[in-house]
Amino acid sequence: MLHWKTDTIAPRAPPFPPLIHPRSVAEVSPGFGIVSLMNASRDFPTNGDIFSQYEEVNNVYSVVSGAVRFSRMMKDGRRQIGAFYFPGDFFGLESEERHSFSAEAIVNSRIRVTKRGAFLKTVMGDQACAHEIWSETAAHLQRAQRHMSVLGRKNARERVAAFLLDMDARLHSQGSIDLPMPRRDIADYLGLTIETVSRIFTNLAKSKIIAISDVRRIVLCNRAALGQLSES
Amino acid sequence: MLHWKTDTIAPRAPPFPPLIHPRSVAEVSPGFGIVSLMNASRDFPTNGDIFSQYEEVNNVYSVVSGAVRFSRMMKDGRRQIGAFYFPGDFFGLESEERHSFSAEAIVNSRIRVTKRGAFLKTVMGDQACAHEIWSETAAHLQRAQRHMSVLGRKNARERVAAFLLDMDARLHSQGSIDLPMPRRDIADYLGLTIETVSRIFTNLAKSKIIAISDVRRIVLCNRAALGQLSES
DNA sequence: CGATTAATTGACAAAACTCAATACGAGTGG
DNA sequence: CCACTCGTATTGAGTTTTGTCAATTAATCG
Repeated sequence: MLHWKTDTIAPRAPPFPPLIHPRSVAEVSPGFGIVSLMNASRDFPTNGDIFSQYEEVNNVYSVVSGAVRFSRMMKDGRRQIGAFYFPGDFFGLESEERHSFSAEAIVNSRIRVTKRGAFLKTVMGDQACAHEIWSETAAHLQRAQRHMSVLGRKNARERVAAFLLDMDARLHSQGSIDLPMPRRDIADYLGLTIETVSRIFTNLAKSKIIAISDVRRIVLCNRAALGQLSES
Repeated sequence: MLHWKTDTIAPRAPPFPPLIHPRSVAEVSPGFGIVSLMNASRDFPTNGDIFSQYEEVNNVYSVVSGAVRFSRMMKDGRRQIGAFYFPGDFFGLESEERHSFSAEAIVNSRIRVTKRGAFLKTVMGDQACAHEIWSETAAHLQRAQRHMSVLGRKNARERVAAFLLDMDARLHSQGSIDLPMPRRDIADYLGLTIETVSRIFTNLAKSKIIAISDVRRIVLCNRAALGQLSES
């Protein structure tokens, strides 16, 4: 029984107990000073819209608990997920006037929300904060660029391997990874179909590289093999 | 006869006449204040390394003339090009200590180079500059995220269409696009093989959507059709 | 418990890749 | 100026990978 499966629609109900990792609130408002400027927080239900494509950029966000997908839809319904955000991650700050991606809660999530204007003004006034916000954006950029290599040049097995290792690192898993997202999200993140993702999962399990203890709970049995696969 | 084909090996020879677009030097040092802080410039020959993957981040760069590819190589030789940079573009400023991509001149190019440390200190001290540098990074991020949709969710024809429209816009082409890069670079940017890129070019030409007046010179005959194809 | 959604599995089709051959273009030397 | 070479691009034939469609199983939730 994966806890966050239990509460699906209850709006604004504090997730109980949600994706909160064993780190202090100070760490969740990540080591930095910037997030402490963001004091209003809101709860979003599973699949709740945080902002959507084409909407005006009004706020900046930071994940307190839960998980967020950052995605873009094509006219014919094809969807690309550009990133996943987890507790401590900061998102939604863009230089353009309108969002080019939308953000949705994957599970019940608590999100800190701050007015963009006030945030930018405050942040840019302070040299350390300005550097920090830039550096955060640069890190997002680097992550995006790395993901381009996955999408452009890796086969299905390598993509899934890279995904699992990334989730393992980012979700602070102990022993097993509790994936908050459904197969469709994984597929849309990796540029594959759900069927292919599913087949690769089964295939990796057959090769004893992973074990699927629950559909959403994965154990990495052979990290070396995964590393080999995802090697860039 | 595409001019930049004529000078291939002469190192540090000023390109004559290279990819310089009809805008003033002030514009090339883009409207902003930041680039004016970068006053040393260097000429790189075709295929010259500007910096490479795993190298320390020492400088920041801006293209004066020519064209640059920003790429990452996998152990087995597969390569992903993350971006192309053209006159006025700013690149190489990263938050990490080491580059995760390398940058090479595609044709003889003149590049402004500035020490990273000095640059960051100066820039972060000034509020307007700090905002500008952040906003530039955010724009790169947005471009990368958009490209992820291309790599993850578009078929070969759609990728090439999107590429041509992008080059058309960025190279300030009048009538026809002079592509500075070979087919291999296009393939590695779009996550395809050179054969597929070549076939799609021929195919688009047969459909009268483009005309290939020279291997590297493309005329867009039907932008509407290209837009339709690349629509996201 | 039954309805509904999510995930898996299989058979087949399609898109893109691989390998190989050929054509083209630019530069070189006779 | 022409033949020759070398790198780049195109084209074709056949294979591979992944996608599509359909059926089945599993999980979730009222």
